[in-house]
Amino acid sequence: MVRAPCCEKMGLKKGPWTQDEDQILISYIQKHGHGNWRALPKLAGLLRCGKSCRLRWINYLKPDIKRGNFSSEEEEIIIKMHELLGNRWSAIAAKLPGRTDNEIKNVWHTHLKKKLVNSDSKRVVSNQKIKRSDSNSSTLTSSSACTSSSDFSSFSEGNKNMNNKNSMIKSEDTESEETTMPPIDESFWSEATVEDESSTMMMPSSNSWTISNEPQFNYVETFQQHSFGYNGSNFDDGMDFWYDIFIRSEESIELPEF
DNA sequence: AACGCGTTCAACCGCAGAATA
DNA sequence: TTATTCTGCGGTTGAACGCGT
Repeated sequence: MVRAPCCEKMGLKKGPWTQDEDQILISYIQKHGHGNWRALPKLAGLLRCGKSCRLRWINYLKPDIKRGNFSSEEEEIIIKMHELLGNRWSAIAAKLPGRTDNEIKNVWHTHLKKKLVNSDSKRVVSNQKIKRSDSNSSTLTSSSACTSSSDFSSFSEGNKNMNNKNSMIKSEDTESEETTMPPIDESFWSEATVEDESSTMMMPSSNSWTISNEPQFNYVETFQQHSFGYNGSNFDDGMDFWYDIFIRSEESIELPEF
């Protein structure tokens, strides 16, 4: 099926919205609700396509939209949720009332990504110093899982669609170190839902993992371990669960000794 | 003042999945 | 069951802006 491009019809306006257009859209939706977005512009008397109206409303005109700079708490949440979910902006936005996916996406690309790159590059330098002074770190592939933001993003990208369903997550920019993950049981990818309150956490035995031991990335380790072992829950079903773990309870999680 | 360059962010595009006929 | 339409999402674009020279 091939659909005609959204604004192919001649005469439909594109580009920035004027105050008048905003006002028309607001008052129409306040009176009638948005209903069918495609029909809305015609009914409201706007020379816009429905898609454009919807976007304008959702990202800018909706009364509960929060404008202004992001607080450090919000940024922290975005960073952690992005580690967890990758570029699933709408899922991240769901955790930040009043913020839109578009806004979060913009903030990520303009501020937070750079922020992480900067802090990671500092961290890499300090890790190198530590390694030189610690010859016993060898068996654990420290720094491999997530020592840079690019590692974070590759990890997250993998999570996004879980395209690489099997076994190996590999850091690309480390020279000789790698992180291996245990094979994932196919049942993990099933559409199963949490059946009842008694669903339990199944922790993998710690010796089956080769994983970073860097404290600053404990939450990533925890995610990997818990997510692959959370009995009976698919990824989205567990969202609130993970949110609680990462955002609220991070400090209280005990990781196994490696 | 003028220019070039980098950054920001609103808006667009195309796709995929859900809903409906 | 199939075809079509609608909605939501993530990636990308480009105008506006700020800053340095």
